[in-house]
Amino acid sequence: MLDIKFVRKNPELVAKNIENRGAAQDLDDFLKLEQQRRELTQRVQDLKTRRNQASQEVALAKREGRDPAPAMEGLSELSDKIKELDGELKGLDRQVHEWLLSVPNIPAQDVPVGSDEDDNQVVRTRGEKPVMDFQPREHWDLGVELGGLDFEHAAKMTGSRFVMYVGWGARLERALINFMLDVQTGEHGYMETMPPMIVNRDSMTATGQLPKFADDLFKLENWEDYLIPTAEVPLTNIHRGEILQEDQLPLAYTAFTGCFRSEAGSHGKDTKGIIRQNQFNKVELVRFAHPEDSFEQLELLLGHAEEILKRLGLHYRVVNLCTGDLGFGAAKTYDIEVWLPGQGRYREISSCSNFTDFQARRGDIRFKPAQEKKSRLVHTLNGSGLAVGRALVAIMENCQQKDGSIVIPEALRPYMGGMDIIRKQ
RNA sequence: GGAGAGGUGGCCGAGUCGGCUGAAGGCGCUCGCCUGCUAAGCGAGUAAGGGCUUAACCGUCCUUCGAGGGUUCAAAUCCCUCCCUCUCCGCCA
Repeated sequence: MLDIKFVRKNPELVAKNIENRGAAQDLDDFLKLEQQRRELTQRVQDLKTRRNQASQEVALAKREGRDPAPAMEGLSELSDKIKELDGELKGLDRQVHEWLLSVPNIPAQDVPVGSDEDDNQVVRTRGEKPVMDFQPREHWDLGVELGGLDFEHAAKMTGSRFVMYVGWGARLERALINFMLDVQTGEHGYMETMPPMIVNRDSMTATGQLPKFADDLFKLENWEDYLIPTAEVPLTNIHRGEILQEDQLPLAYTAFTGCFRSEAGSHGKDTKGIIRQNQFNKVELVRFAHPEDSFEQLELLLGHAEEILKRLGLHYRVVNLCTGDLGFGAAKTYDIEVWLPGQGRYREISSCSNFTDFQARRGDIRFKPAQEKKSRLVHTLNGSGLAVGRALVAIMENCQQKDGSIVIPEALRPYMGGMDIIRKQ
């Protein structure tokens, strides 16, 4: 959510941003509404001042044993008027707030301008594509043949876009989770958590999934709660409505959770394999940062995610998302794209974003500067560290051998009971 | 699911018959004083958000005592609904 004062002072910038982001809000209507709201606020406040003063006199008269009736003259009407205008004001407040909730964040200065993913800027490339003297196979092909991925039974018990990991598949998924958590907690200083995977409406609103993206979420029937699409939601909401101490920043949390996405609107995309599932596992990183250094914190966070890929020996590149590809609440986002030989292209395996004060304002997450009277909004950041299923895909496709076996990366072997190669089971 | 208790400021905790209670008292914290270290002691300050005003400080007004609604000139205090927490019993991973 943008600062209402910022919107008022920078109308042309906000209007341009709304247009660039393909949003549909009308700024002029909003500014009119906001003007009305401010005028009415002032009027109601004045009336309340009068009412409060009069009430004091009634109290005083009673205490001194005088007749309070004269002081009460006309107060009933005044109160009715206040009640009426208060109701009107509440309506305006709600409209103003709802408008603000549906406006995207302003991109950072160094975000490339562009319309879609083709305009994203490659920041760096790390590692090498594996050399293969054979036609690399896709992960679903290998996974099913080697017995680690079972789509048929998952489809029977649930439906499409679900998978059951079996044997080495399940073990490798678990190994990745433990490996990632160990690195992020042990070496990068994140506090490990296991948050709820069901959250309420306020939490979803704070991080920006609601109200605009309800279609992407699974909502529980007869409950006002939702399955989380990412642990970003519970983790960022840890400090919702709180005022932190300045010296607590930055705060860093990590969590392994399931993630649940309806994938509405992506019919026909990635229908094979486990790239796009309605349920997947992810180790998430969330940071609460001081506004002064949140962009340095983003680089740090990005490095924490990259480290996992480096240790797994996977080739990847980092891209700076352009304005057209940037998510709703993000001011700046780096995607990490891992090379998939089977598909012959790079695929997103992590997305690291600085939301500046966008989520903090929605969720009222602040800190108290040591030298100032007023509290300030923190900046929130998050990134995958990493998407576990996609890491599994990357390993399968990058470490496959001509005979169809898969060599397990060194870093994971301790987590695999010493196993170094996956063969048909 | 059954029975009961409660939700007040960073924390604990008062709030009488509704009316100078935005909220006593304590703890914590900040600043100052005192003390040859430490501890103790003394004094002052210490909720958040918003409006007006100011260069800023100050000042002033409005809102907020779990949420929403109602009664009233006036509600932390009375009434209704909801949410949450805790205790006991039952059931269960």
